[in-house]
Amino acid sequence: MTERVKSATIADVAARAGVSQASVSRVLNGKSTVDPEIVRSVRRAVADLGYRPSLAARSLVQGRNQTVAMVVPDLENPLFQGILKGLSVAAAADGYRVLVADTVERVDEEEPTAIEARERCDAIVLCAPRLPADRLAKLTARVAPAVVVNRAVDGDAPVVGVDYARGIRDLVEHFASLGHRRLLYLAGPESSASNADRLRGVAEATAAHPGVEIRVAACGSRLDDGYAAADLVVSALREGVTGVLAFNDLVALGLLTRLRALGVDVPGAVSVSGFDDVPMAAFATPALTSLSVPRAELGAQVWSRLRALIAGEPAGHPVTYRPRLEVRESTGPAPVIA
Amino acid sequence: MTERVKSATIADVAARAGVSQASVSRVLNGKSTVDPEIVRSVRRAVADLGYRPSLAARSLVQGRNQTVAMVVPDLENPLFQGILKGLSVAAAADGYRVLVADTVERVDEEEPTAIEARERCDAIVLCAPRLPADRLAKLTARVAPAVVVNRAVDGDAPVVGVDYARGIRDLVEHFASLGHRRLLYLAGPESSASNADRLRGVAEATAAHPGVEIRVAACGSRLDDGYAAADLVVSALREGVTGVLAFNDLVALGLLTRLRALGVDVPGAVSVSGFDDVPMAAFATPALTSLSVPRAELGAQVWSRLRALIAGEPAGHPVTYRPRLEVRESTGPAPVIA
DNA sequence: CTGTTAGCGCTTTCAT
DNA sequence: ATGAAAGCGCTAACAG
Repeated sequence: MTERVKSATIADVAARAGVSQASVSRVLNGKSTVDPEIVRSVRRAVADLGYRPSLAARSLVQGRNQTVAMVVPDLENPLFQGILKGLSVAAAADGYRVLVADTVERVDEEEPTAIEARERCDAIVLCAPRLPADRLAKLTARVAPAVVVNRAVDGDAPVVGVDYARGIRDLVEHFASLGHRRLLYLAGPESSASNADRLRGVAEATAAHPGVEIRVAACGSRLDDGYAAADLVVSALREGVTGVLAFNDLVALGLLTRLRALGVDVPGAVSVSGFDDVPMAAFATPALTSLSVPRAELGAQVWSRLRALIAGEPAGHPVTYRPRLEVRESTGPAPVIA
Repeated sequence: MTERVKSATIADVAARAGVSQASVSRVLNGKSTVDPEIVRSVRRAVADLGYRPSLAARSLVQGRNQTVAMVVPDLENPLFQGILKGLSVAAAADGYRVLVADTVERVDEEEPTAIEARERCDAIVLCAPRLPADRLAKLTARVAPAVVVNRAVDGDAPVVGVDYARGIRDLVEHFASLGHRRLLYLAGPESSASNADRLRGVAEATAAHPGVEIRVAACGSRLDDGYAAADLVVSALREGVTGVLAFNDLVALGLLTRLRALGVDVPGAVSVSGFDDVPMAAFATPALTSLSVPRAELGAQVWSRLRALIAGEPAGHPVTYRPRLEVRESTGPAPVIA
């Protein structure tokens, strides 16, 4: 039987070192100056006892616990994974850890989950692309300090995000320069904020390129959604569409798979682009033209905002990253219409 | 200026309800029976004050904080992501949250990171495929309660994992039944425990199938590793190899991409298999034969062990999941050797 | 069934 | 520069 030993407390250290708890605390926290003699004896006692301070006690008295939470609708989503990674690595460098909460795409869980998660932490980052704007605004106020990812929000929570509209405009520019005049946008989930942003981009691009028509069709965000959209794409070809902008890479990849099976040449018969630049994009056949989003960088940026907020400083302006266009083989000159 | 209000404490609630703190605590925790009259007044006071108990205080007195940690070498790895998702969802159902710590593939960070993370939590799950066995054994003892993912470990920490060796044997069986007699295993990272398991599977399969030869070549675990291995595969073909077992799906996918570019027919000239059954596997061309691993299920299983351990119960036997063979188009009959 | 009273382990005035 | 002592907000004995 292993003896369940109660671990050493600061009182034990103080006793062993023959000093007061206050001195131990000072040595451990490097606050104010302490007699070198005491410092040494405290360090020795700490080592001898294998003392480790209780974080719970420290949290109680300090009111913070060096932890931040991140709420996401789906941990399986590569974007959130990348942000989480960037965030957790950056936070770790400052002695912070991150707690994750997955709301499994259930919008109504987001508020209670965020509130509960926030109670365990010093700050929170919200990824809630589907939550109605007014509820999100209320929520961010409730759980402040908070930073919001990938969508605008009323109130003073800082936002870090991706300029999806800009990405789409750059993409349309690319298609237009290749001679495409009729495009199809395969839309993502209807309630998604980032899909709305892309649609705004579509509208702006249409305004900017009077000669280019951009149709929109409902699709989705996953491989099978893209796969299933192939028929729709094929019939669009007959109506003069020569380029397809998929909501994201997964959709584009699924579409590519099915088009290949159908014998539709890409980019010969139709050009296809994705969004996100997942690792697989470069390895698709043909290699997928996409918009690269600095996921880990976003996470790091989220941390820098969070840290500022926790320190009580202003969080700075909202940042949005402009996606970088990665031109690969899946987009080419528009075919000459028969 | 928003007034920084100190939030209500249990004392405030007690005062407002005209009862003792103990009664408030009882009502809130549903311990023992309390006069309905008191229950109502406490609930009212709680609601009026918008009171929320301090988790820090509760942690201090109870010695636990309803949080578990998960240490991973790389959050970007789909396997760990899946486990994390399964774990966090299962844990959430029991009121637990999970804290993640990414050691960014730095083996020497694993111990300090695990120890530090464990101090913030009630238990921990260790994914440390590269950590030497003896160090892992010491570590699990140090941070107990702990569960280990995907590798055996000395001591009494429960293990939940995947039976990689068995998967490889099933795969070889599949290749053999298709008439393949000379195979090539593209190995993963050298120090990885799961690669060692697969190698064991290779050895076992070799013993079980005297007519089948399995060569091993160093490769890696990523798309580009597979891509880079194509030349090696091509020359192996000349030596009579007709089937390639890739370390995982990413390697297989990368290989497929390059083979396609080289004009090597799959499965006509060579059959290729992956491992993990990532979503993309089914959408590759040709669709990739793979071994499916129940990632979320693993996470849920991890939680059930963790919960038992936290409750002071025995954790039960180690579990290993046998991967399920998903036969798709990338494996076919062995070509007749010229 | 309810209230009183100790702490949980640490930080932080406040004296000295 | 150091120590004594007062909490942080809560739960859990222990009385009543």
